[in-house]
Amino acid sequence: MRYSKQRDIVQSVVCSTDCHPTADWVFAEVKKSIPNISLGTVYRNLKQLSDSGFINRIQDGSVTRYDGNIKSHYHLKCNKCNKITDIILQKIDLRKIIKTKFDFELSDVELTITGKCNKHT
Amino acid sequence: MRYSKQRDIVQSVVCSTDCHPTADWVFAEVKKSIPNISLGTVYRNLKQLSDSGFINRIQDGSVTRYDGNIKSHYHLKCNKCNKITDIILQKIDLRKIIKTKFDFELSDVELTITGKCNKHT
DNA sequence: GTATATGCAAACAATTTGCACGCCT
DNA sequence: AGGCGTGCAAATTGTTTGCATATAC
Repeated sequence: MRYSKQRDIVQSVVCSTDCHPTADWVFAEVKKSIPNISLGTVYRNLKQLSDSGFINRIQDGSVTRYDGNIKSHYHLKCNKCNKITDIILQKIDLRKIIKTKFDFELSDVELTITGKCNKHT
Repeated sequence: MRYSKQRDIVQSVVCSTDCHPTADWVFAEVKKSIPNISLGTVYRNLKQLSDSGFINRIQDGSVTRYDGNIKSHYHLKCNKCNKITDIILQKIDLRKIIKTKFDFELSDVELTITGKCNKHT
């Protein structure tokens, strides 16, 4: 993967926020440094970066969001303010349970807990 | 919600398979009984049925799938054969943990475990 | 020099919606 | 009769892709 200014900035934008941005948000942000960057380029770079494991992709309903935090963690999604928060649960050894009980080789776990955060009643 | 033949059949199609169908698959299936049903109607009915809790909606990457099984359960998704299998894990009392640790009122949990089922090496 | 990356616009796929008409209740 | 449900097609939304040009190495 060859260096490009565009990819460099896409990556640093994703990695310097914890807002789990969409491609569109990243696009708007990168535009501040590279005004003539195109949305297609942002998508291409987000794909490459997540395929290579530099960032994570998470599915939020029908839209894809990106996450600079690549440590294993889960998400709380408040359906009032739509904020997504990272959480770390005590690591349950899912891998072993899933292997023994279902004979299934786990490679990825996506856990999203939806509900109401403490800002709402 | 008023009776309609279309909704009735959409519901029974979703509830009589465990293949976690997409809207398109349901459409093709319902067509066998109602040849001139439209895709829009299928979408509208899937939405109503899931909003009312008669069926579940699950997100599979960027496509939405539907599930006639409305009991609490999780999914194993094989990324070789793309099959989605229902599993029931020992109910960990997530609700309590999430409330105490994060002050967050859980209303829904979506857990998808991706990996390789025992048909592949 | 050559292959990869880019900008642009068109193509795509999944889903939603406006409208006139039809059918439950 | 009144209103919800339908078929149809067009519109939207999020994302991908083809192509000619630009850039890294």
